Amino acid sequence: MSLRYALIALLTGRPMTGYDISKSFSRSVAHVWHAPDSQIYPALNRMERDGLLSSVEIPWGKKGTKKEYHVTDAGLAEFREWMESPLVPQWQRDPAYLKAAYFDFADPAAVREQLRQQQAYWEEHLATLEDTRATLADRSHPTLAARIAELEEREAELTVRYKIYAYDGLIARARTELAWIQDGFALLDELHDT
Amino acid sequence: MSLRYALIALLTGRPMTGYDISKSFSRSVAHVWHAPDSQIYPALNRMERDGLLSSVEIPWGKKGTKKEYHVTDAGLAEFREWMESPLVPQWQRDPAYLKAAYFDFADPAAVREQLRQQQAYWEEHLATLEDTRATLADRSHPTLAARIAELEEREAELTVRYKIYAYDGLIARARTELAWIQDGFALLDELHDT
DNA sequence: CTTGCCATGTAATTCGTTACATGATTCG
DNA sequence: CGAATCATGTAACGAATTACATGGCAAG
Repeated sequence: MSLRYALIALLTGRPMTGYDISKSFSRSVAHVWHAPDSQIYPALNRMERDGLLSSVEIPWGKKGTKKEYHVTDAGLAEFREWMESPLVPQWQRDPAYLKAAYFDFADPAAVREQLRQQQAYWEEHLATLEDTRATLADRSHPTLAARIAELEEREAELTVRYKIYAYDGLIARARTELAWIQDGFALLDELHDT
Repeated sequence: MSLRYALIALLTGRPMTGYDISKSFSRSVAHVWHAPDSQIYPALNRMERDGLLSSVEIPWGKKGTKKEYHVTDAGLAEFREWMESPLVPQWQRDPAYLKAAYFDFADPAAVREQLRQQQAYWEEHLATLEDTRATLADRSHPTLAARIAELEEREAELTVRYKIYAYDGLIARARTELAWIQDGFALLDELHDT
C-alpha cells in the first residue's frame, strides 16, 4: 500500500513519466521504499483509474507518446490523510537476523563469507546514503531542487531538513548494521580459533 | 520464502504441533520473522507435502487429534543449504522513513503524536528483546532449553552465543530507532516554535 | 547500423494480510 | 457451566517477485 504513497510523494515534486519515475525512484524514494519497474507501471495505471493521478499524453519522437503523471487534488488529499494517520508498527522480517540466530547450523567459513558480503553491501549502501545526504544538504539533488524551486525559503528549509532527517536515520541504521557485522567477525574469531 | 526456514529452524529445537509453533513463534522466531497463524498452518501443510516435514497424529482428549511436526532429513538439508547460501541484500521498505522524508506535508502536532507512538512501540519492543536476551543468557528460555538439552556443552555454548548475538543486533537496532525518534522531537522543536 | 538508453508494460506465481470460521478441552 | 486456551484452518484479496516481451530514438 505504501507504494502508492511513495509514488504520490515523488510526483508532488514535479510531474513525471513512468520512465522518469522508475529512474528517479532508484536515486531517491527507493532508499526508503524500493519497487521494480514491473510494479511501478501497473501501480500508476491503477492510481489513475482510482483518480489519484491524472496523465497527459506527450508526443515523443515521430510516432511514440509517453504519459506524464500529475497528482490530483484527491491524490494529494489521500496522501495527507496517510501522512497524518498513525503508523502501524512493522513486524520484523529480516533474513539476516534469522540466519544469525542459527549460525551454529552453518560452516564457520561460510558464515564468515556471508558476513563479508553483508559488510560490502552495507558499506556501499552507506556511501550512497551519505552522497545523497550531501546533495540534499547543498540542495543540488535534482528531485529536491525541482521540488523547492517554487517554494519560499521558509518552506524550502522545512522540506530540506526533513529529507535530511530521514537520511540521517537511514545512515544511523546502516552504521548500526555495520557495527553488528563487526561484532559477528569478533564472535567467529572467539568461537572458532582463528 | 524465509518462513519455511524460520519454521524448520524452530522445529530443529523440538517437534511441535501447529499450535505450539504459532505460540512459541511469538516468543522467539517472530522477533526476526513474524507470521500470523493463518500463514503458519498452510505453510506447514505445504512443507509436509514437499517432504521437508513429517507429522505424527497425536490423540488429544477424547475425540480430537493434533499433528506434531518433525523436521525430515531433507528439511534439515535444505535448511543447511539455505544457511550457507549467500544472503540477497534486502531492499529498504519502511513506511516510517518514507513518512519522515515528507513530514512537511503533515501537521506538526500529528507528526509529534506519531513520533510518540513510535517511541512507545520501540520502547516496549526493546524491553521484550532485553527480557528475551536475559532468558537466553541464563538458558532459561524454554525453546532454547529444549534445544540444548541433548547437546554437549561445547555445542550448547555455540548455540547460545549465536542466539545472543542475533538479539544484540536487534537490540542495537531498536536503540538506533529510539535515538532517531529523539532527534525527530528535537527537530520538531527547532522548526516549529515550541 | 548498432549500441545503449527511452518507454511501457504482461504473465505467472508466490507471499502476505485480513477477516472469518469452527469446535474441543481444561480448569476453576 | 462459563471462560480461557487448545487446535486448525479457509477465503478473498492485494502486494511483490521474477521473468519475459516489445519497440522506438539518438548518437557515434
